[in-house]
Amino acid sequence: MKRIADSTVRRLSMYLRYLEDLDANGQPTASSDELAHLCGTTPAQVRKDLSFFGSFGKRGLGYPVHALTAHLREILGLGREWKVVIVGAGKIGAALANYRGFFQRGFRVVGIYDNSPDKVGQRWGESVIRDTATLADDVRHEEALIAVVAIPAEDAQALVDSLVAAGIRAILNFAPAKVTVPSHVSLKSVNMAMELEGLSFALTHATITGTSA
Amino acid sequence: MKRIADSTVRRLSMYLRYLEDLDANGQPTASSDELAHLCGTTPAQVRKDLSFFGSFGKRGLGYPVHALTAHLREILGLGREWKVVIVGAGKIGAALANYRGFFQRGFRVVGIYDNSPDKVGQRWGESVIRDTATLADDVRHEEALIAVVAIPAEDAQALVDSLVAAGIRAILNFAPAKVTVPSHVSLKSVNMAMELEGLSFALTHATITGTSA
DNA sequence: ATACCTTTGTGAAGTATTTCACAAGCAACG
DNA sequence: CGTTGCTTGTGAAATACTTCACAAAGGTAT
Repeated sequence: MKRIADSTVRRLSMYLRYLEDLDANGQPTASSDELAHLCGTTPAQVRKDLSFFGSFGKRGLGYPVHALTAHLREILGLGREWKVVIVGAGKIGAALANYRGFFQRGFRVVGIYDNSPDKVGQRWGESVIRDTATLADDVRHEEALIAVVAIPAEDAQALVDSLVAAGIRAILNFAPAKVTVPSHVSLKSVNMAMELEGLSFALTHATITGTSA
Repeated sequence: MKRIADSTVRRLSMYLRYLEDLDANGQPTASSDELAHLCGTTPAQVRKDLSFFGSFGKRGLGYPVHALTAHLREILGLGREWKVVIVGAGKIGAALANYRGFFQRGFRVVGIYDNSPDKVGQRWGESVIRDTATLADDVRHEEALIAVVAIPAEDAQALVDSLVAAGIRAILNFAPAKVTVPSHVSLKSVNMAMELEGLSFALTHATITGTSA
């Protein structure tokens, strides 16, 4: 089986979002052309992306919206519940804990952690912030597989190491630090400073760079 | 002049981060090999990335840390101050407003906006949250060029349109919605749900996907 | 049943990006 | 001042990703 590019997975995620809208509106089918327009890509790209995983469309008609939605959910692994721990009860942790979109897509937050005594014990919605000291045990016990890390850069690597030791399999890192994980663990990092620097570069070299999505 | 890939710019940003550390430690030079290890890429990649912009190293020695740091700042457009407005005084807006990293790199927040009467007038650090109604005028008057948008998805496109009309040149969008801008405006979107779905995919197809940085 | 219109699925072609590999340059040392 | 050891800068090769273009269906109308 061929390797799937990261950019492809991103687009699948986007297709899913728009297909859900179309489905909610009761639209029965959508062509690659329509999806491409919605997602800002090309029809050929849409077809190629989907064809990696099967033959979902009907020639002359397009793709059946409802069925394709279900297929994409399955492909993206959203057909099950993923237990997620959030580490770091700062502003970003709070933004994520509040975000309803996660829950709707099968990501269930099973714990929020912080190491500040001020925060531990505070109530956030349905959760109570727990002490980071208990994190590793909880991860093992709950069998949580995904962690969101939103703590200061200097603590990030040590924390990630302990998460990995506790059996975490995927990490979404918001700490502005490079962290490394063994190859059986997936890692994505979001670094806001880096994004802004990308914009600064684009503004500075306005004639060189094109527009990005 | 050749087009610079988005991925290249990202790496430049990363090189800069590590070079600053090395510089702070007083290390005089760094080889492409050392930088590559720090940044999780390859020496050839480092050399090719830098060589787009000039010939900064000395053969046999490596790159002069301090001078290269300055060059990269210049290349990324960080040699000047960029005025930034933050729209949306929710958790993400707060996280960004607090983030010292921005200020250090020449991004100055000149205003934080929200349309909720509860929030308008609140004091956040040195700023007072202003009403979104005054945003366009302020952008024009301050000549702010960069906006960070962290508001609900359904309001995003309309707000972005008004920012563009007011003269904004670059937008960092955290709203989980697709927004479009004219080609003279740069746009980057960060979508947390999409990132998590990428992890879900990787976990589900563990054997197909490699590790991402 | 046939002709016609539409849209998929997919090799092949085209671009873009990364990696290789090596000549050329610089420093240090005897 | 030549030799040695190291590291850059860069064409060329390899790989990855996107776009093209068209045969093969599916539907509809007559």
